Amino acid sequence: MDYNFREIEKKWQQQWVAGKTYEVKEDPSKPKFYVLNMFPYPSGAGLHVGHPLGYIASDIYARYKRQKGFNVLNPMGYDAYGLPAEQYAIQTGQHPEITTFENISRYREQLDKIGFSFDWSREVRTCSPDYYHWTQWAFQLMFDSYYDTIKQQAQPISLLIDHLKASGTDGLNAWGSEELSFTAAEWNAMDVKQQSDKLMNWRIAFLSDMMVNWCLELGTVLANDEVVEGVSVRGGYPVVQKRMRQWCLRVSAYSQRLLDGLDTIDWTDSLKETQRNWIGRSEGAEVVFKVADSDKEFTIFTTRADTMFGVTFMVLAPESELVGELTTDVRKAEVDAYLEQVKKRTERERMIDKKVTGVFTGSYAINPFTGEKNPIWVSDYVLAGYGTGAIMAVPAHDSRDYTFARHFGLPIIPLVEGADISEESYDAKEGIVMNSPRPGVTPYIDFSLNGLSVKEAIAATKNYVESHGIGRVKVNYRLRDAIFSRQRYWGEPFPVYYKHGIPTMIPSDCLPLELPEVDKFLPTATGEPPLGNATAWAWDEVNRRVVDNTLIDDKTVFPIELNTMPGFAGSSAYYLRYMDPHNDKALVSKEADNYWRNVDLYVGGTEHATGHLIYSRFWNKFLFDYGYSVSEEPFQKLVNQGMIQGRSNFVYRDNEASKTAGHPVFVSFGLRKNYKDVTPIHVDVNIVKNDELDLEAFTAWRPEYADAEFVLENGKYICGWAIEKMSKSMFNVVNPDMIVERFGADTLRMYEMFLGPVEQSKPWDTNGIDGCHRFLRKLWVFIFDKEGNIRLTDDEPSKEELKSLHKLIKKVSGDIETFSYNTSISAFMICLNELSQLKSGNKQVMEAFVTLLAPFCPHICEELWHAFGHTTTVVDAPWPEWNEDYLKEDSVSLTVSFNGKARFQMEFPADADNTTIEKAVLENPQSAKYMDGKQHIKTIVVPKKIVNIVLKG
RNA sequence: GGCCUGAUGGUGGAAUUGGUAGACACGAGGGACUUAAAAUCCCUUGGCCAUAACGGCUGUGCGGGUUCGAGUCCCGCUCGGGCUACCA
Repeated sequence: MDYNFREIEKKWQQQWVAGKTYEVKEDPSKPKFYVLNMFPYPSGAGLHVGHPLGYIASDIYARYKRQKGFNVLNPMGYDAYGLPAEQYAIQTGQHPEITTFENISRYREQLDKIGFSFDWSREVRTCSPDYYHWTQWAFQLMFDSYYDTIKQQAQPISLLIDHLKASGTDGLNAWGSEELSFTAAEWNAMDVKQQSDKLMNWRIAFLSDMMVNWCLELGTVLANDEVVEGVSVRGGYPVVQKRMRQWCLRVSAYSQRLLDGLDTIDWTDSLKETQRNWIGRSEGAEVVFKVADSDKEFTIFTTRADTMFGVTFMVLAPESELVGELTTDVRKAEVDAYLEQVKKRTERERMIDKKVTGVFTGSYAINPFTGEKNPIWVSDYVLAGYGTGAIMAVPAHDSRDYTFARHFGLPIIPLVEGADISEESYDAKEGIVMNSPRPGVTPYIDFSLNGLSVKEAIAATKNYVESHGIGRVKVNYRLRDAIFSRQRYWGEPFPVYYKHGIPTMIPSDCLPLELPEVDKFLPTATGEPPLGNATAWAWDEVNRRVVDNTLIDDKTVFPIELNTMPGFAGSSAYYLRYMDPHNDKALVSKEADNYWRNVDLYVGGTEHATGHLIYSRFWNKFLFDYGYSVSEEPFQKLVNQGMIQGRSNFVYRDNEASKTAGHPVFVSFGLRKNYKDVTPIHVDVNIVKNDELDLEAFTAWRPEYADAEFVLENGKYICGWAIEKMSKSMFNVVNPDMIVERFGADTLRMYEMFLGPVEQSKPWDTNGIDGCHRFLRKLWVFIFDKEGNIRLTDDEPSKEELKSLHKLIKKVSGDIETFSYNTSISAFMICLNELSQLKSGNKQVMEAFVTLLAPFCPHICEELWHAFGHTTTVVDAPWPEWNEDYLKEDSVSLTVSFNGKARFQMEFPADADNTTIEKAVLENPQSAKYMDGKQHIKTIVVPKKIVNIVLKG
């Protein structure tokens, strides 16, 4: 009886569904373990062989944990909102929901064939109203919250309102967009609209006019992580800065907690480092500069407070409001022209040609340390969004200031002894400070930094600034608030309507607010987002429901928000929803949340480092502040699976010969150097085996190759190859369905893991898969004879068998914990070989073997497990423990050294003590060669196979 | 420019964390079985030299160093991959 994987896999997949094998419930009698994969966006292309890599790795871990006695939650779902479906809808008029659902069923079909232990009863889809109900709910909660900077947590906005009523902004501890100052009386005198506008300064979900990344081609704004190098991540279209009124989330308020939390979680250092850089904490000082001949003043932020004496000019960001205030009438025309010019340049253009530009405002700022008047310039190298949008320029010690100063001929004052600034600035925070103040200059203030180290000078200056009321110590974060509006159709609608221009929340008991139908998915003629095309998109306050737009009367019926939420909205709390996916009263019940707590193992790509993985942590911390999530960090351990690259094959067309012959002529890889005009052409990897081209399949592949001619080497056409991204255009896409069909899911699972470490990127090469498939066939014939009877004995296992088995248990148990699945699989192969050498198959040993293999190859193991007479599923077979007694080595190998030089090796029984070893070494004939009678032996026993014996004179 | 990674046979990758480098698998070559193919099994397989036979030299991107001993640790480079970028 052969190993019929098709039949076996189909049978058990059906049985697992019928027996609800993978459905889990909260069970307080068992420890929980929550395994999660980053849920996929179901794209139209379906899965290629690289996609399931992470799912297989986590599935193995989930199954292993289950066999170890844990109650394992291993859910799967879909991140269903996204641009491709919408773009497709724009082109074809096909509703994105239809495309999305089609893609989902295709994904599901492909996933099902691989034999995952997902609990599909918990599936979530971000585009389903039952699901986005809770996305909208969280948004409303954020709208009704502010961040208390003393308590370091979110609080109900009502507390803040009470404070404003009683004492205005005095003593207010709230993280705001800007520092506002008004009295209780002023607050109480404001009308509802004014109060609403003011509150936006503190709400965690807030409306703000801000500079946003606007992408014209996509017709929407984008978050910072969706823009790389000035172009959109999706599509690569140019992005420009534009001021727009947008919903935002006050992620910045959580900067410090997001930073601190990294120390409590088990992620790779590189990923933590990426997040730390993204959050970008920098400690510095804010210093107030007075404007000369004016009562105006402004604040700058610097991390180099020690360089106060080297300031020679000031620079404002073009977008800064200060520009208007500080520009003198004489300079106005020139400044305006400059601002106009800056506006025209896209972010991308600014990056490509880094030409130095700027303009003088006509005003001067008084340096509070030197009393000198420094000209105030405007330049686009200063960013409006960071710090205060204004800087003090110290050209000697900042490379950007240096370039600017050189370009405009501004003075440069060196402040560090021995620093050479003739060619470039000296940016290092090292050295001894000088010129602070400069010798011979009448002191403006009684303060000197000369002779201090730069680090001491920074501290001393901060101290001075704070104690003299010139400024204050300040921590700045690079992390910015997330722009939460998208001018798209296919996303969660905001549960907000506008009552006389005041954003008002739709009552929470009326949620979810469902996405309306539209006849066109493009922006409206007036440039409104696609939801502007909806005919029924107004809120009736009295009847508490969505009604037709024509009924808008601004008395009881009002327009609803036209933007939708971005992709990260739905993916930010989905791990909580999996805990209790069908709950229509809450995002997650207290019971479920308390049991499952957070994700123990999260598997996904590093590309989400500064997007999803920041937003989720923020979202979870926010919910944690209200007790809706019981863990401050959502993902305890994170494993980043590497990409699977494609291995492309090439044929080489001899252009000259092709021209002469009138049909294509291809030369084999090894001969291509002999021809001068040869073009490599991608060829479908599925018609190439071990780099040898299947000529028949090739001529049938493309009509233009039907009459192709080949120049062969050794009777074969050999293809060249290269490692590239797996993509259709390179003809190197390998479909998992095809692999499952030819080799079975167990072989696919095994081979994907055998390719190399999970975290590492590696190329896919279908040719190597035979080794894994052979292993499973060998296992099969080791257990069954030709008639299909088990040919194992029931005897007590031999010492050798036990040693082999326990070596395997130890190796696999350790490897799974560290995700070293590739070496585990080698260990299985070695063990099976050893057992085959021993001839007699032993049932007891093979049962344990199958138990260990089950997480990797569940189908064949389930079949074997039942063949051994078990009636329960192998999924619950207890994980075996190893016994060190079986593993003891008989002998140890020692390297013997005389006078510090290694001389020879000796074998000893494993339990030999030092005395025995010394004696044996002395008596060894080889030792005599190195001894002159005066020397003695010192033994150093190390807990290794190899022991040093050093002989000293 | 900054941060993070990595570099080991023809290929994917091992190496108990300082202890016999190249496990395991693919590919390749040779052989057995077979009418033939497939499948299966056996041998060889880093390089160079040697061979009837034992064996020898060399070798983990490059150059130094520490050590009885370095793929592994330290210093200095070269090249590749990823992320990020006027963040004051």
